[in-house]
Parts: sequence; structure tokens; C-alpha cells
Amino acid sequence: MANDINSFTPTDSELEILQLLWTNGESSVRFINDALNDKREVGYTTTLKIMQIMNDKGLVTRNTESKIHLYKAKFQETKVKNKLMSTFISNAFNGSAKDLIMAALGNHKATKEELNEIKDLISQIEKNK
Amino acid sequence: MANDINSFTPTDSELEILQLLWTNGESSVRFINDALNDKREVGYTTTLKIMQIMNDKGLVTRNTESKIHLYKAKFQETKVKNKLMSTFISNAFNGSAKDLIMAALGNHKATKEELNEIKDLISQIEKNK
DNA sequence: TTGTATCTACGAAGTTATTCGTATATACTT
DNA sequence: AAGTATATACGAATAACTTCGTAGATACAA
Repeated sequence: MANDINSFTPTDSELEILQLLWTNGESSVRFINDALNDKREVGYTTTLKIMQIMNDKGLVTRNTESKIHLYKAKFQETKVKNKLMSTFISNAFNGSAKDLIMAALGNHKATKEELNEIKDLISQIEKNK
Repeated sequence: MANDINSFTPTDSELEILQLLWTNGESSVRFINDALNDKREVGYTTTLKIMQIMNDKGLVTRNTESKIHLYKAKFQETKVKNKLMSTFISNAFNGSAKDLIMAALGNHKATKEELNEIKDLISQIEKNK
């Protein structure tokens, strides 16, 4: 069950670390902690602890061959984000993805290009119906 | 500062109650608790406590004229949801509303009508650029 | 008016997330 | 070889959220 993406949800701190792991691939605690500290102050052992917990939870895998342990995200970025999005949509938008999209469109000014990308995707979806 | 929508974020339980207040208007604890129990079991004093906390936080206002206190959401549904969405977008989608929308489109099958609604909104936005 | 139901207030327990100090092991430096 | 830097492991403090039991007040019913 620890292999099933539905069995857990990362916390905000964990998600922040996962983003870095997705972007940078397998990383040491030191590397992640430095990256986090580019944005806000976090103690090294704090980051370490969270990454250890993520390992316990099965959110990451860990290579402990060398002294410096290397952590890797266990689940695909898109899968995790889709899961988070579903939860968010049911919490905040009564389960309606459309409502979420309308709200997002209404409140975050997208560029012309971004709007085009979205339209293209809609066309594609319509084609495959 | 308790009047500023940015000074707080409702928790999941609080949001659940806010939804009911937005839908039903000013309501008693009993009414809200009954509504919650349509979906899952919650003790009456649990609901009461959360609504009292919401009052303390300034998420709701309360009319205590009669024995049965009546609670009302203090902030507009759209404002609160936009706030939540912004937070979610920056936590999970690196601040890109477009990425969120693309993900939502990709993973929740919308009906033809919903897709049309979305396209209409995009057209409107494009017009006003 | 006496009992029953229903309400609010209060406090406390259980859970989870976050943070960090300290201990211990390992490597590097001079 | 001794001292310094850096790593992991562990435990504990703090805070936020959720839950509910109990007490006291108020209304209603027999």
C-alpha cells in the first residue's frame, strides 16, 4: 500500500522538497537544504528530518551507499499533482474542475500565448471526444 | 487586520462549514451539524467548537440575540476561493495558473458544454486585452 | 414544578506537522 | 594523530487542528 500513490498526501514542506527533487533529480540533504535557503531560512536538521520522514512514508527512495545519502522522488510529478488537484477541487470547488478553471482564468492574468495553449488543448480534447 | 481576507486561511473543516454558510446563508450550529452529518459523522460539540473558533478568528459573524446563535460567513465565497487558489497554485504549480489549468483540463473529463463555457470566458478575456 | 431536551462554554486529549538541539559517526586537514 | 567540519539519527518542544466530554443555562412538556 506504500506503493500506491493514493495512500498518502505530501504536506506543504514535503511538496516543496519534492519540487526540488523533480527538478534536480537525485539529491543530497545538503543540496536540498541550500536550495530551500535561497527562499527562506531553514535549519539543516529540519530539512534532514523531513526528508527522513518522507523516506519512512515512502514518498522518496534513498541511496545510503555513501555517507551522503541521496534522495529521489518516488512518484511522478504529474501523478502527485493530479492527486493534489483532485483533493483541492473537491475541498474548495465542490468537485467541479470547471469551476476551478473558470476561477483560475478569472483571476490570474494569462498572456496571449498561454491562452492560446489552453485553447489548443481544449481543441484537442474536443477532437478526441 | 481581522478584517483583511489575507490575514487568515480557513482549514479544511472550516472551509466545509463555510461552503454550507455560503449556500444556505445565516445558519444555526444545529443546521450545519445536520448538514455535515449527511456526509460523515460529526459530533455536535465538535461542530460547535469549530464554529466558535471561526468566530474568534473572524471568519464568520454571529448573532447571539436568541439562545440559538446564528452564524454568517464574513467573506465572499469568490474572494476566499481565489485566495485559496493562489496559495494552491504557488504551492503545487510554481505559481503558474496556466499549468494548473492545463493539468485540470487534462485530468478531469469536462462535458462539451463545460468546454464551451471555458472557451467563451477565454474569448471574453481576449477581447478585453 | 419537575423533569427532559437542547443550547453554549470550557477544557482537555489525541494527532499531525514543523522545528531544532544534541549525540554519535565519519571524513578531511594540518 | 588531533582537531575541525559535516553527516545521520534520535528525541523532544511547539503549534495547529480536530474531537469530544462535561458543566451550566435556558426552554419546553407533562
